[in-house]
Amino acid sequence: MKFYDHKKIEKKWQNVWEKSKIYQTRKEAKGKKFYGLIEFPYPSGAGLHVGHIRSNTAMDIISRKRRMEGYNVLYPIGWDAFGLPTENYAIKTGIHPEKVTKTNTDIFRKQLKSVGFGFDWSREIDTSNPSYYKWTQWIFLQMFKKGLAYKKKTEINWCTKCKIGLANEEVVGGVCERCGGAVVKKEKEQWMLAITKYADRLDKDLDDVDYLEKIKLGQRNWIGKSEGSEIDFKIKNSSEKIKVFTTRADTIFGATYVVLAPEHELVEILKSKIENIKEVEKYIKEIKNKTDIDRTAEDKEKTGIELKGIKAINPANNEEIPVWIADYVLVQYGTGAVMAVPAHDERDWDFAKKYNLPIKVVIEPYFVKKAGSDAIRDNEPFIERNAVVCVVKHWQEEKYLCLKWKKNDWQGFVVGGIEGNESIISAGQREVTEETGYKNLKFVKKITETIHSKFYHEIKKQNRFAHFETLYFELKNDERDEIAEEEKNIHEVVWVPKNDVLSFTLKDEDMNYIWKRFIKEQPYIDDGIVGNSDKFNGLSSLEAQKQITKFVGGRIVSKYKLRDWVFSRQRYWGEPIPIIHCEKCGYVPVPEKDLPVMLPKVKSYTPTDNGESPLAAISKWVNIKCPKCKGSAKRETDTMPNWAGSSWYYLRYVDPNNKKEFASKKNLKYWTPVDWYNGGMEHTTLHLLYSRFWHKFLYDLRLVPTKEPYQKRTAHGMISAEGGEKMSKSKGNTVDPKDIVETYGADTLRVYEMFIGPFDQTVVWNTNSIIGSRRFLERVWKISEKLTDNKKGSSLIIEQLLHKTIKKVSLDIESMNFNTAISSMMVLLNEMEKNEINKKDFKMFLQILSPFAPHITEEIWNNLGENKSIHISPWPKWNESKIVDEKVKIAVQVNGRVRAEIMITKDMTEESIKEMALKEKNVMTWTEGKEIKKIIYVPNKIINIVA
RNA sequence: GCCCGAGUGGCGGAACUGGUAUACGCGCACGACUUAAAAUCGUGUCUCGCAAGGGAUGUGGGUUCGAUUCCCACCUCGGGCACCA
Repeated sequence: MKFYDHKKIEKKWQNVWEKSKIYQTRKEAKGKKFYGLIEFPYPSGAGLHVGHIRSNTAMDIISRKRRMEGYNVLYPIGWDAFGLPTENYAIKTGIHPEKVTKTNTDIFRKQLKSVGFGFDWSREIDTSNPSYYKWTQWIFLQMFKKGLAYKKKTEINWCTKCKIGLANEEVVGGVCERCGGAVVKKEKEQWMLAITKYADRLDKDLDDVDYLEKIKLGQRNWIGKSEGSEIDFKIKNSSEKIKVFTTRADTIFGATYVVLAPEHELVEILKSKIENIKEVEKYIKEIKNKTDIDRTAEDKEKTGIELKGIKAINPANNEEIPVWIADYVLVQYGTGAVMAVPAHDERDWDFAKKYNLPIKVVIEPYFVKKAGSDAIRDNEPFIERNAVVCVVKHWQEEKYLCLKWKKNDWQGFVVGGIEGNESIISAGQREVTEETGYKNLKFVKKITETIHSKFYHEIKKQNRFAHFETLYFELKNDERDEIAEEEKNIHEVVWVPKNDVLSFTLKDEDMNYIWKRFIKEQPYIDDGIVGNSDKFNGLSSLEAQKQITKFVGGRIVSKYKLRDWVFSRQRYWGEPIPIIHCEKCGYVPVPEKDLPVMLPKVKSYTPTDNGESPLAAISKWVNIKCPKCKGSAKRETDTMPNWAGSSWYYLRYVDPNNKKEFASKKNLKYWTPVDWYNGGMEHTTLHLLYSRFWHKFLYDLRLVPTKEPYQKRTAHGMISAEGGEKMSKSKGNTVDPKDIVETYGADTLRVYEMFIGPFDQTVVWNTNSIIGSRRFLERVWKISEKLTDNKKGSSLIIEQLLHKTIKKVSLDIESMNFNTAISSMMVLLNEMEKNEINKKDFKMFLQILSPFAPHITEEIWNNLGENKSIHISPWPKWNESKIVDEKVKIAVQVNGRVRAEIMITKDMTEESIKEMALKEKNVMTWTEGKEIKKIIYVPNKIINIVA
């Protein structure tokens, strides 16, 4: 046989496949189907990189397996062609973006084909093609008609470098996600999409889809659903009210002031009543001039100013409280106003400390022991006790008095009950003296509010519900009484250095909390028991939230972090927004028969300095007759963001050439939802959320048959450069797949990229390791020469291992553990080299390898006399009975250490296996003179003798 | 600060629901073939120890006959969010 000439083989089969169209989807919408999707690439000038290959190969393998399993497979590809890099390149070179796109997609197509992906090329789409973006515009118009697309003058994020408005999602850390340029606030009329109307469903319907948990979590965090109460605070001597949103209505009695966002409309309304209006206006102006970077700077101190002369009335207790405006309250979230409860909120706490505002405690910490020896016992009554916890400082050193209990593993500060009419201070003093002997205590302060704790008292053998006062004493000297014998038996007195106290009290949540509060003054922000709140005292936080909201006439509502989507771009290379501005009729949609609104040819693509799109300069295109009144009107000159085309592309694939609809009902019904969508984690909050939103909108119009676009979503890890840093053209550390394909072949590249490491994790590219994958394929090539005839069976070892491998590879592909699938095939190959294997069995091996290495397997398959393609042959099935081992080697442990190995057969009883183990020479040495207490046998794995 | 994820040989990594840690690959060493080198094939390769044995899965503790796997605390790295009331 000839040597393995990858160039010849790969070229040959790529041509054959193209002619025979084996990867084309079956036309008739019948039978079981599989729709596998990858994120279509942005055809940048940099060309395809190794990261694309990784994710494309993964879905290629899955699709190929499905095809062999008899599914009608749709694995399509296209181009996410609109976007900034192409436009910027056009500005620089003067070459039309359309031409740039054409050049780039040609390169991408050629590259993708050279790697042997099984795409259905007859369904290729391009978002910048008018036949495609006609439907992007059409969907936008449906949104406009339903009021979901609206124009709004907003403060937008303006990138000073790209000269475009950015969606919130595109601002990362206060700078432009794309270019890293400074982002400032700018007032601009922008088209918006009301994604927030779908916030609740976008959150809830995640329950019904099979996405990786971390993807769901990412989406949920981004949507940021939060349930709470809306409560009105009346303003004294005014008919106006301040509506606040809070998730902690249980703390309302502790609300000592109200804060509005600086942009809050009430400031303007109440202007005449604000005594210090000049300073207030000055403050607001300062805030507005700040960039996002300043506003989000890390340890930025909160600022604010009181609205003098304005008082709000706390609806819970009718107290008059001051009203402030401050930069830590965001106008976009909730109601743009908060009730400040400094005792139970970190931000309010910081602010109150800075401006000397009152702090009122209304929630008392509450701990329940749920684990450990002092965990509460179910079904036993609680005995209530008032008690003290005493933190006592050493008379000289930085050490604190602690007790180590002898009967259990509890350790902490001095704790004891309050007796009769005793004051808490004398109770504390008495307990310290009784338990430790120390006498001369100076009371300094209470450390916290009352702490409530439920636990099991191990000495008294009862459930306790204790209410602790926490006291801080300093010892004046070492004078000490004799400790009673009884106390001595219970615990040991220990002086713990300040830095070690935390680890000493670690096991006990209450002690731990007291200490933390002792060393650092801070608010208690968790749930607890309500106090200081009239008739609500004693309720749990949760219960109080409901009751108090009702009591003050509030409403339970949900709020979301998600904002509406800024959909306008003042750029050329995007879909024109199909709207006409008529002075008489307002915003008029372009009639559907006039779609698509084509991008006009322009000479210069540079955005204008006043922030208008380059389209605005083409008066011939802009000026138009109003379709309604026929009067003079102007076209919208903003274009759509490049998230638009990718929000529905998976729908177009099912019917890419349809001229009447974006896709036919019949095809949609058969093909959607996408069965499996793989893509990058970086798209979970942008593309994935946007497309789910569009899909749900189309579903509401009965235009698509499913609620969700993607049934299953997984994510790949990235490939970083050899130093571990990101691959980038500027760093010059990119790897061009083309070079690898030439030197080692597409099959080697594919196998290597799947073998490199766990698919969902970031991996480091290592060109030196590729040789391993190449050697593997070369050995596969060579071994096909030594196959025995089918009349002779393969050796038993091979037969068993083959079936094990078929099983492992089949399952590993499903769970995307491609690296272990390949390693198991390597193991099989190693054995095949040493043992007899016949053609029939070897062909099964070729079949399971074929999704990974489609060319070489096809060539060998063909050489072995097969006429039809391996890629449409049926996926091999493993035979479970062939996998079962007749004989197994198991380990024999003595006290958890391996001391011997024994061979057992399938039919041996547990008893005989144990007997056999005990007779092993080395086992006998280790068990000699010892009593055998227990023998644990785990079938086919291990036997452990405890002696 | 908060939320995810990960720490295993020289390197990439494997280990099913707790059951013989280090599969598979790279690299390295030695050997065969060769005038020689490359390629290929074979053998070896966590570590201490002559051996019997012992020690190692980021660190410290816990549960268990048995822990890379479960629990607690901490450290380091990667990613996401960042005043969201």
